[in-house]
Amino acid sequence: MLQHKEHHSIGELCDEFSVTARALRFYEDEALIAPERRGTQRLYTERDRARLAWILRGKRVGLSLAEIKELLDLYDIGDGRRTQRLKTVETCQARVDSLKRQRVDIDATIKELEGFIELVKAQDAEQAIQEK
Amino acid sequence: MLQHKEHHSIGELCDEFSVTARALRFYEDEALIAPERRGTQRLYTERDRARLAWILRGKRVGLSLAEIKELLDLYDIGDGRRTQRLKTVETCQARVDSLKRQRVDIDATIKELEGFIELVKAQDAEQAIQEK
DNA sequence: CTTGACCTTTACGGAAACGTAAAGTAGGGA
DNA sequence: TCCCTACTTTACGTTTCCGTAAAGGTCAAG
Repeated sequence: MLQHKEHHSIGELCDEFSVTARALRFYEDEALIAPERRGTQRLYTERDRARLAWILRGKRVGLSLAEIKELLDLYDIGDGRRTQRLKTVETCQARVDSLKRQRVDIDATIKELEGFIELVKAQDAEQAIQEK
Repeated sequence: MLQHKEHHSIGELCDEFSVTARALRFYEDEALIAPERRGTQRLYTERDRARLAWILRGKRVGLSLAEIKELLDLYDIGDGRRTQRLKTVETCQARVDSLKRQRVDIDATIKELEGFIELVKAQDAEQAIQEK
């Protein structure tokens, strides 16, 4: 099985995802990622890489690191007992609902901004005529 | 013309929008709203109310107060000269593009979470069978 | 062996968006 | 008149998410 590369250095991930090493170490402090070590160096596996992608996307959609951690933990535990799983499903569902509401807000904001853009463009055209 | 009510007190807006008075005063400090005064009391007009709604929605979609202020200012200025308007359109368009990308992230996150929910539910069903 | 690139930890700093305590004012009801 | 409620300002405190030195370890190249 041809893997892309078993391990990535911190610098490689920084380049790939455009984040600072400081941020990655911070995420590690906050227990969002836990790369292995070769001596003192961090070795990021594909799994860590995937988690990082998750983290960054979570951030972009407005989740706090704490919220992201909670969801990542749920992913990990996946195989707990039933009550655990029930709670997992509930938490995830709540987030999904929240994200859907957020999407409504985003759509509304886009619409409003685009409407405003058209209005300004119209004003512009009007002035262009008057200046003829 | 039957208006809903010419002026609102700070408490009324707090109740209506579920924000604290502290927040509203903060927005005022940051020049996002500028309610009139009757003596020392703040009087919020319908316009202020609309702006507040805008602010809160902006927040929900992840805009910073500074970004929100910039957009609100653009709304106000609407009637500047051409270069002004050009910049206005550009800024708004940039925000629209950013929001659209954000929506893509949201959709991806929703999809992933929903997939995970299904997976957990499936695990749950499996265990239910084994426990028979 | 020294240089340079890349990595490490520790720790203080800082913006954003308010919370919260303190202390005072304004107006209406009993 | 007294009191209660809603409002006010001032100002320091808090949380989140890192930035930014400071001070040094590691390892390959020259």
